[in-house]
Amino acid sequence: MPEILEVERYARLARRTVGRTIVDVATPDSWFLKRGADPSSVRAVALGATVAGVRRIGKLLLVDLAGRPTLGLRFGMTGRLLVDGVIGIEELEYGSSRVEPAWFRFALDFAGGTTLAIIDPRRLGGVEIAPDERRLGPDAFTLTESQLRDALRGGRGPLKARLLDQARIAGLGNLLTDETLWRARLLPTRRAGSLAGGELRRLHDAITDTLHELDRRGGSHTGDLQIARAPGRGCPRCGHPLSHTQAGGRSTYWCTPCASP
DNA sequence: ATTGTGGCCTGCCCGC
DNA sequence: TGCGGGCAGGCCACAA
Repeated sequence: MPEILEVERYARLARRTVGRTIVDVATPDSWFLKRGADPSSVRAVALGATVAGVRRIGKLLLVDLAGRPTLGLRFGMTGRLLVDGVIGIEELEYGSSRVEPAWFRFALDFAGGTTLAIIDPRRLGGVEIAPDERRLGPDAFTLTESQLRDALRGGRGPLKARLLDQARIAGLGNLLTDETLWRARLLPTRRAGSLAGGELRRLHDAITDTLHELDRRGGSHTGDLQIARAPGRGCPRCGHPLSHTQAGGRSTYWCTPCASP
């Protein structure tokens, strides 16, 4: 699913639209417009506007328009970006690789006939006007150890829940979180605020290493642990059967022996 | 403020 | 061969 690595690719792809002027807006699914936005308000914001820049914070893609409010694009679990006929991510874990016309939820048409569109079968993504960027924590890609310490400080809930909290750290999703914790040899159920200095450093290293390595491999679904998420497979490190439970309603895998001190 | 839970959405996979 | 149930998770509303 689109986590920070996939949305970063979407952002790189979307940057080719910088400087273009929007001549039409397609909102075939008004349910896809969030936080009070509707077809007419989105049209009013975007029509005639020029794309001034494309940014990304966590999983939120921001399209800055010259002299207008920013458009915020979210991709949920199965959303894909299509720019000038190029798909940002060909294969999406849990998503379909097909491009059905019925799955087009939003599109910007530019002068000259080019297009930026969101395809989302399950409609879990969305578009909003001027999203509140302060609701997101520091971006996981550039997260410092000090920022990680702040994000975990005082947390009495499970470590995994804190890492998934976009207001604390922006960008980590379910797969990246499991992979990161497995690499750091930390239990997902640890109290977030209970990490010792060495553990904090290990976790920070794991976040950084995981993001860069999986980015090179091709996405958030290419982790070592993800490959082992199958019946009969054991921990890729020690071979022990993986533990599995629902944490916060999310499927969670870990290796108990590896995470034990 | 923090933490936990339920629900939304629907394509896909599995077992019958 | 068709059918139905369960699963997947990012995000938000809501409750305690």
